[in-house]
Amino acid sequence: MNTHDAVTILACLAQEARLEIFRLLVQHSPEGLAAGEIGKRLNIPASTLSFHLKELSHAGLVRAEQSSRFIYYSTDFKAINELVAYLMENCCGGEPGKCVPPACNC
Amino acid sequence: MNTHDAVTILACLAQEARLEIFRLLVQHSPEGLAAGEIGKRLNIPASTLSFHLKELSHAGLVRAEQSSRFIYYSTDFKAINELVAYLMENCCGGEPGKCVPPACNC
DNA sequence: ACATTATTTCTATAATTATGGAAATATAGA
DNA sequence: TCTATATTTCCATAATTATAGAAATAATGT
Repeated sequence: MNTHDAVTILACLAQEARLEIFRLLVQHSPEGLAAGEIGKRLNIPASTLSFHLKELSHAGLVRAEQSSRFIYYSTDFKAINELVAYLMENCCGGEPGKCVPPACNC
Repeated sequence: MNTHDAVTILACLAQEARLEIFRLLVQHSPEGLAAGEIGKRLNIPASTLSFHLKELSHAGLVRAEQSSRFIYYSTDFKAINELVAYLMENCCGGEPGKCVPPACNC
């Protein structure tokens, strides 16, 4: 993780629609949801949703898997865990055991 | 924590200069650093630095404390801990014990 | 091949945000 | 009060990003 990657991830989540998509997928881990189902639940037009899902994929926050005509999107926890660790790096002088546990062990 | 607050915090950190300021302050918790010292270390012009420090303060990510002519900025871990918890809310069906430890106990 | 459903790409418009110099404000010591 | 140092506010310019309709692409069943 470096500054550039961290900014990419943070910028990706710093948008209402994408943040809600991400949280919805966190709550439906590890199976994920089809794109259309996400759009229905969050009331996002298909083209807008597609744009945001691509951003989330590029940032490494979600994974896409095709299954017949549906594309299932699911959370990729690696990026978010690394981001939290990066933000807290050497926290408080690097005293061990206090900081930087992973956000999720899923 | 709600979507709006989370987006504010994420957008605040989704900027190279602010991310570096935040990380520098994390590494100098809990004492903090004077504004001028931050600018010197990260090579950021005073007016630009002031703009970014204000954004970080508004988002609740840092605290400012005046001490004679210096203003010491330090990390406020409350916002970042709440943000991580919000992102991971009901992770994996809400199975307890796996997710959402605080990012830092400082 | 055709029709249906799912998703993406293209496109123009609108809105937001970062930058840093110059001037203003604040604090403290001589 | 004068001077030096620290920080902020103001401002115009530049750059980035979100939106959603229309058209294009993809997959499946008839």
